[in-house]
Amino acid sequence: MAAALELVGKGRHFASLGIREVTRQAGVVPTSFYRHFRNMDDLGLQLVDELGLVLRRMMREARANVLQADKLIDESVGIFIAHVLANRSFFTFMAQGLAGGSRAVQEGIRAEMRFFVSELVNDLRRLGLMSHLSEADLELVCDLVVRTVAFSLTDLLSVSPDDDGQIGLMRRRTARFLQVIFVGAGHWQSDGA
Amino acid sequence: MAAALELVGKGRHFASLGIREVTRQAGVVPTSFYRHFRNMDDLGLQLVDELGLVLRRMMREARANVLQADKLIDESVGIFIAHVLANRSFFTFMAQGLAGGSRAVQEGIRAEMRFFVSELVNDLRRLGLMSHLSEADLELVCDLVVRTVAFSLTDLLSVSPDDDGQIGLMRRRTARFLQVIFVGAGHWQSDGA
DNA sequence: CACATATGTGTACGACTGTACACAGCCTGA
DNA sequence: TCAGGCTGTGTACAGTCGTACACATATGTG
Repeated sequence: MAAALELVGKGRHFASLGIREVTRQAGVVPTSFYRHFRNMDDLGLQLVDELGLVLRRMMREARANVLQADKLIDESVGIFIAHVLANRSFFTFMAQGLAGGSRAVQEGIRAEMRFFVSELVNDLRRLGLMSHLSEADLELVCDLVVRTVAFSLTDLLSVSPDDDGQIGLMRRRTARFLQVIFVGAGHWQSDGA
Repeated sequence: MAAALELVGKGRHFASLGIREVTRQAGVVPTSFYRHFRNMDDLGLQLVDELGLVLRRMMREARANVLQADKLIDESVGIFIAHVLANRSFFTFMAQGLAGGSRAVQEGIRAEMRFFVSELVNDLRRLGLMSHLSEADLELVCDLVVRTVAFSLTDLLSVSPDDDGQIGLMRRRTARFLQVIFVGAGHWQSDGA
């Protein structure tokens, strides 16, 4: 699994990886592959599971660091970007799987995102934010937030990891996206939307 | 190119296609491939160019049909969905390329999206909408709109093309996303955001 | 200790891959 | 009419692919 991630991190697309290629990168003979996975799709699914762990760690850190509501957006985006940079290959795999890969991998990643949305709903409720929104509307807004952040993945991954200038730019831009969304959510249902 | 699109439409990922596979689908001998393309990346780039045409046609239709501003969102989302359904493979290719594929294909698709954003900026200005926003802020909002619609591609493409129920659901959900964004944009800078 | 289980190795095979080369038919402009 | 450029064909080759099978080694449990 680590070997597959390394290849993905080197710019290869997961869908184009072969068993021999992965085992070669892992420094292991091809037939060893079958000791752990039935095929490449199976490997992909297990990567999705590990991706879930990465995302949960990120969520935990965000919850621990976001104390006051006014810095919520900037702090969260910062933590997100830090985790993306620290787990570049994992997030590259996620971005790839969102639109491509096997049906199962795609569904797995989508499920992780749904979970993320539901957690975000809970957190906002807990912080007493957006309390004027119905459950359904809050869920809608959180979904939009998660999508927006997820999409910024593709921007973030397309720049060199040490181009701090570009990264800072994206951090600010993503934060502004979220501000627009939250302003919209703040006025939702109260002004004829 | 049509053959490659067909394979993509059948669920294959573009990055995993080979020359022989594509020529086989095209009903042509492998060596014929080189008469038209230097390699698969080259084919991908030409597909991006054609994708640009598809997107422009869609824009033209949207401009022709969106007359009054109050139906702007619903009409536009409807036209978008109709074009996605009519050119499923093209949009699948686009979704795949957004996060994967060769660097060049990815950059090409991103460029198409930037173009789309700039056109949307012009259209909103022309319609006299969001005139309270600075140029930069309007561009920000339009970018967010385009991203949101683009992301809904992945949802849309993951359901069967004739599941009208699911598609209607996504149409409404995407429209609501845009409403939240536009409400946010409407109150931008005017209420301390 | 012995034994089962997990992991890795080596060899093998047939299928498929990208690509090179020489050749054949078609269309177009002079 | 004929020369030149496109496009497609056929053959060929070396390299890679997925996978099957028998075998080796380590690890932990009775």
